Amino acid sequence: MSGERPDPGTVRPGGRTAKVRAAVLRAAGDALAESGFDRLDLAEIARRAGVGKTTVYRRWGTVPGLVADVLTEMAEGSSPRTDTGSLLGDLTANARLVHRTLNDPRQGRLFRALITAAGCDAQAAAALHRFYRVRIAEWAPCVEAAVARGEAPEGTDAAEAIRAVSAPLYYRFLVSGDPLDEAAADRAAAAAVAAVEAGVFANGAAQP
Amino acid sequence: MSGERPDPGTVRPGGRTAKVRAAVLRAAGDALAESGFDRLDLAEIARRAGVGKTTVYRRWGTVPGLVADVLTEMAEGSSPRTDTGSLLGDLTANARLVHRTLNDPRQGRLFRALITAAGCDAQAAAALHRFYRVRIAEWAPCVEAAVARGEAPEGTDAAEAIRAVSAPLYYRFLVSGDPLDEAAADRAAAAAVAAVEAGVFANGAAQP
DNA sequence: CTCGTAATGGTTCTATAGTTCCGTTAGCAG
DNA sequence: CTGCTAACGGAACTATAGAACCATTACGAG
Repeated sequence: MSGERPDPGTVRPGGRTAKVRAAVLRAAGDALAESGFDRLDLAEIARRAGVGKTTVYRRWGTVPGLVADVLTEMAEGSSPRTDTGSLLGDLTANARLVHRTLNDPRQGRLFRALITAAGCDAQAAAALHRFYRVRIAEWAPCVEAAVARGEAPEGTDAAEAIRAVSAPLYYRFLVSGDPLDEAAADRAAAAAVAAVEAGVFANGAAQP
Repeated sequence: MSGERPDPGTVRPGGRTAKVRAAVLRAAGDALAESGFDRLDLAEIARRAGVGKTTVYRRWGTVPGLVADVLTEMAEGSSPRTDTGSLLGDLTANARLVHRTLNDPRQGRLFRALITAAGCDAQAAAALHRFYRVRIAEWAPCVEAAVARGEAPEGTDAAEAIRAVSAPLYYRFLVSGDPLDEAAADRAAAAAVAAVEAGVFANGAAQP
C-alpha cells in the first residue's frame, strides 16, 4: 500500500533539479521555434540541454506535457502594458504588440507550436488558456481606465474588449492565412473601439 | 531518363480508385473527429476504410497530406447562406452557424484537428486557407448587399467584415478557451456590424 | 472481348520513439 | 561533516510507425 510517490523534482527542487528544468525548457522553446510541434524529439531536446534523455521522459513524459510546462513558465514573465491616454491608442499598441509577436520569426513559430500542442492535448490546452487569461488580465486595465474617463460605456467587459483586439490577428495567423500586417493590427484595434463605443461589450442593455 | 511518373490515382481515377479515396477520406474524417490529429494512425484508417495500409501510404504519404485532401474535399461542398434582409441579421446567422459548428461534438473536434494539422504542415495549411477563402467568399455577398442597401459605407471590404464575425469565436475556440456560447456569437456579429458602420473596413478614408 | 498496366493489398523489414534497468551524483536533514 | 535517498544519466531493450517487395485485381484503350 502507500503508493504515495510525489512527482519527480518536487522533493528536492534545489540546485541541480532547477538547473535541469531551466535548461530543458530553454531547449524546448528553441526546438519548438525551429522545428515546430510535430517534429519535436525529446532526445534531441535532452541533448541540446546537456541532460540525460531519461530525465526528460521521467520529468515531463510526453511532448505536450513539456509544452504545458513551457507555457507555465511563460505565464510568469509579464509583458509591459502601454498607457497612451486614449482607448484607441492603448488598443492599437496592444494590437501592434500581438502583430509583432506573431510576425517575429522565433516568437511566431513558438506561438504556433504552442497553440498546435494545445490542439492535441488537454493538459497543454489548459496551460495555454491560463497563459492567455494572465495576458488578457494584464491589458484589461486600459479598458477600465477608458470607462473611468467616460470614453467607454459603464459596465464594459474589459477582457472581452481585449479579446476582440487579438481575435482578428490570431484568426489570420491560425485559420484564414490572410496577410498579417500592421494595417490589419490597426484595423483590429479600430474595430474593437467601434464595438466598445457601440456598447456591444456592455453587460446591461446597450446600443443607443 | 524519363523519370515521368504521375501521382498514383491520376491516370485511372475510375471506379475503384474513386471508391478507395471516398472510403479513406470518410474514415479519416471520423478518426480525426474521434481521436484528434496527433493520435491518428494511418493503419487504423486503412482498416476502417477496408483498404490496404500500403495504399494509404502510397496515395497520401503522411497524416497532414491526408488532412489536406480531407480539406480539399470539404471545400467542394458549400454551406447555404441566409438572407434576412439586414446586415445584423445576416451576420448573426453566420456567427450562429460558426458557433453551432464549433460546438457540435463531431464537427468541433474535426475542425480543431484540421487547424492543428495546419499548424504542423505547410501543405495542410495551404488547404485550410483555401477552404476558408471559399467559405468567406460564400458569405461576402451579404455585406455587399448591405452596401447596396446603404446600410454599410461604400468600399467596405466584405471579406474583412465576414472574418471579423468568425474571429472572436475561433479565438475562444483555439486560443483563450473562454466559453463559446450563443451570446458570444451574437456579440461577435454585433461587434462586426459596429465596426462596419464606423467605416473601419472601408478602403478609402473613414470614421465620420 | 482481350490485353497492358495502373492501382491495390498482404507480408516482411527497418528505423526510431519511448521504456526499463541499474549504477552514479548530489540535495538536504540531522 | 555524514548518511540517506531523490534525482540524474548511460546503455540495453521493446514496440510501432512507416518503407520496401511482389503477387493480385481490375480500369480503360483498342
